[in-house]
Amino acid sequence: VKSPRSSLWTAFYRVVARIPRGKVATYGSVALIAGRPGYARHVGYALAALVGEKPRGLPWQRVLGSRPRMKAAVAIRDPIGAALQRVLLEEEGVEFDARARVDLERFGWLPRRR
DNA sequence: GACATGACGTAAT
DNA sequence: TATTACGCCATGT
Repeated sequence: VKSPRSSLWTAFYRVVARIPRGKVATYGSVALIAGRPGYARHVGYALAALVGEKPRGLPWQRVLGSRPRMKAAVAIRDPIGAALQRVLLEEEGVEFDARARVDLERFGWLPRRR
């Protein structure tokens, strides 16, 4: 899987860049906020290119996969990246329950209108 | 154009 | 709750 670096990706990056510390969003919501409902897969596709890059670039670790009942969990396939994501989030205050899931009622990011 | 692939999401089983 | 089945859509072969 390579990198298109298209305007599609930059649209997602702009949304991810707005997620504040200690908060998380899901692929579906990022796509929606970016004005592209149905592009959840592509959000992940675009973020995969960021893992391992700039530690202080985009907060890629703040995007998780959706789970039923307002919960979210790490969706990265690569175990290394997945572990890194969890550590990074815990360092900024995000809590994972016993099943490695995050309660979106508490840590979910709701973009403010503008 | 057909087919496979992928940090996804929702519904059904 | 865990699996499976589909739907989704840009890319690459």
